[in-house]
Amino acid sequence: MTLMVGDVAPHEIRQRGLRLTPQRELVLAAVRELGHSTPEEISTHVRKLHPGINLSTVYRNLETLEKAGFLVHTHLGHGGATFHAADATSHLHLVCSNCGSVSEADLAIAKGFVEELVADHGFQTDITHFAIYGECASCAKK
Amino acid sequence: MTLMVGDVAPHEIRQRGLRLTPQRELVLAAVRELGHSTPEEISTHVRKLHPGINLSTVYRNLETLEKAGFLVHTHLGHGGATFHAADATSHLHLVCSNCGSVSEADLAIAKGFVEELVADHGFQTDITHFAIYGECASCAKK
DNA sequence: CCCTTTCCTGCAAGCCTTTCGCAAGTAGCG
DNA sequence: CGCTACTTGCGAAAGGCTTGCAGGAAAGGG
Repeated sequence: MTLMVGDVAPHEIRQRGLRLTPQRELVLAAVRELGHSTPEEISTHVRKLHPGINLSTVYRNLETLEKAGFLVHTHLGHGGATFHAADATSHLHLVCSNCGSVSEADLAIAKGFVEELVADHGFQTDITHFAIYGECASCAKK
Repeated sequence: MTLMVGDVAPHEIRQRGLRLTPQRELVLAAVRELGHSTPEEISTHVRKLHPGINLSTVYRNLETLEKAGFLVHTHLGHGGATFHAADATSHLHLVCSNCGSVSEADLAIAKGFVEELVADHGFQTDITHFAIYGECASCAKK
């Protein structure tokens, strides 16, 4: 099977000890293209190019690609995880409890907080893993 | 049906416009007693006193009690929510990605961070709603 | 104290997301 | 070209939560 998959360089997958399959390339390309996205969205996107790909294959590749360091997942809401490329600038996710919108904030804003957690609790924080929950500016206005 | 349910004052439920049922009292009492707990744990605990209570009744009461302001829920891990009493001192949850332990941190530690989010993004944060994720002191040591 | 209304409960079915076992397929390597 | 181990597709299933429905009971008025 041969498929064009845009901007995923085949060797970068092999370099990390993974086999290069069209499905794997497509999943990685989809996440890079979509930014934050759920497994369902990724599957839908991938199926446009390759209708036969199975949902469980998407899940398995997300897991594999995450272990290999290509992807990370974050919890933005009450449901499942969302994935994005590991090399994207990492950032905080601000999720509005009212309208559900997701905005991003610079990691630097949490620097002091993260340092305090280390100092006081010895806790090495990955502040990006769970969303920050609250009410966004436009909802707070009303 | 009449059941002793310990320290839940019947009128506090009625005062907020809810009917007082044994199931509802038991759910509220269970959450107060257990502290952080999942619907499943709450159900198990409640069934010790009242074996006939249905899981869906637990879910419905958790929802109702949360709307009425008795409870709040938080996301501690990759799965479902955990509930605790709304009048418990609110605190941050530090979840270890390695060992899964949950520790608590004072809300004051996040004060500066929360203020920055308001100042820079107009975002009113509920920092307690999602856990803070990272590696705990004892796991980091190894 | 009884009646009526509205809310609540138990039960069973169902939905959704994620995982698993298995047999067939294929990437990578010699 | 042929082997071996890793991957895929498929169907089934697990886990967690929600919903429809019919019967039951808490409140409140008579």
